[in-house]
Amino acid sequence: MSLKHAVLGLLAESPASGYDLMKLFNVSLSNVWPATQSQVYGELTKLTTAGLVEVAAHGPRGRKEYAITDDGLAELRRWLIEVEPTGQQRHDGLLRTFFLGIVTPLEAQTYLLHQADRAARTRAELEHLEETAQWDEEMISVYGRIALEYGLRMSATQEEWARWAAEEVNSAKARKAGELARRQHEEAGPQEESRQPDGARPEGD
Amino acid sequence: MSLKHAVLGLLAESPASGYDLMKLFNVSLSNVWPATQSQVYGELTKLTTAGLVEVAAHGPRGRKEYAITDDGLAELRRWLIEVEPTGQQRHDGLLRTFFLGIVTPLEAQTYLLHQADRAARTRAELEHLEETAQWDEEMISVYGRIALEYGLRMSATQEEWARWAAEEVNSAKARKAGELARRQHEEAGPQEESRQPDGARPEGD
DNA sequence: GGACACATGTAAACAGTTACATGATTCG
DNA sequence: CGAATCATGTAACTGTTTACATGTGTCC
Repeated sequence: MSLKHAVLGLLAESPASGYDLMKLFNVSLSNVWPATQSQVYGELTKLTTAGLVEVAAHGPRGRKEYAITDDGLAELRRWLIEVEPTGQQRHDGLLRTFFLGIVTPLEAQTYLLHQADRAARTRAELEHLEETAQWDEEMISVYGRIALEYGLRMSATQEEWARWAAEEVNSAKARKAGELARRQHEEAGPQEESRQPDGARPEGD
Repeated sequence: MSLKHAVLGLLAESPASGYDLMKLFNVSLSNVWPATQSQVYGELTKLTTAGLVEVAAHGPRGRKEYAITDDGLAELRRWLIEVEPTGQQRHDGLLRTFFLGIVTPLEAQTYLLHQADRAARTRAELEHLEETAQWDEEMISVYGRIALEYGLRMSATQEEWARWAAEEVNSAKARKAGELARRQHEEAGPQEESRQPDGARPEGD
């Protein structure tokens, strides 16, 4: 439901063609609200019909330059202030984490450390972006910086978490090894009943 | 594409009906991979056709208990280890942040502080979950805890960021007020050029 | 004139949401 | 027997992705 508002938001800054918007989506919004070319062109048509944007000028090669209307600006304001954000959504990295029990602890650790590296790389990219972007004095740059800072902090937290998690798997591994040793010790004293042949239990605890 | 793997992952733990799976989705996976009832039933049909799950038992009221097959387990393993997670996706809260320039600084601050509160509430809920959940010694609980910790750390970072961001808007507001004052002063006494009045500079470090 | 960037669109497939529809069993 | 819970499914709609299709200026 928010591709609409992403387009309105970009047009609120300055008029643009579908082609221009695509570049903006790919550069500034790629990490926040990715969109494809067909989506953008379709959305512009819908927004024009709804009266939230209008074709302000025609250029060469059939270029249509869109501008936000007063209705569009009102809708954007309403969305910003009155509509509750939906909070985090699907997260397939975390979904994997949930199911790491079905692979070996070593594989799980490899996965987690790999995730740590990915987060570190993301962070490095954002830092690079921070250095190279020209931060003029526009309002947009104040909030662009703030959004960037979000990414920096989140990727840092993500990296720390993944390294911590890999350590945690280590501890669980050690705990399990300890249990196994204890059980083998009990087996050594042969007076007990109903042994489990090889420590691999089919069910339960 | 990962609803499939969410279902496989849950069935890898233990066989379940569509109805059972819905409960699991609503309880354990709601923050990670939400799914609706019609999605789950549809997915089970597809997975059965693909041979990744099978109907292991029929119960009363037309209950079909599904179990993961060897092919399903292999697919789940492959996804866990070989397929790169897609990294963060659409984030409508952050999208709003990008466009906060079109509302007043005061409204922007209100929004950011509201976000901080939401993050704090989320964190409190997760802490409650951590205390009330029964953490048995199953593999799943090791990774369930790790996933929960992710949520705790992320919501903490999010809250800190939002409070920092609100402060940042304050500074920008002050900077702007400073500029305005300087400009008015220049208009009053036209002979001097470009002083830095109060330590608030528009650019650089 | 050929390559490249500019520029717009459509169609098919897949993923996800909301609403509706229906029936069986259990428990008080 | 009536309500709650168990249990499965379908239909219509919205959003997203991928692939295709086409044409126009500009620069070397």
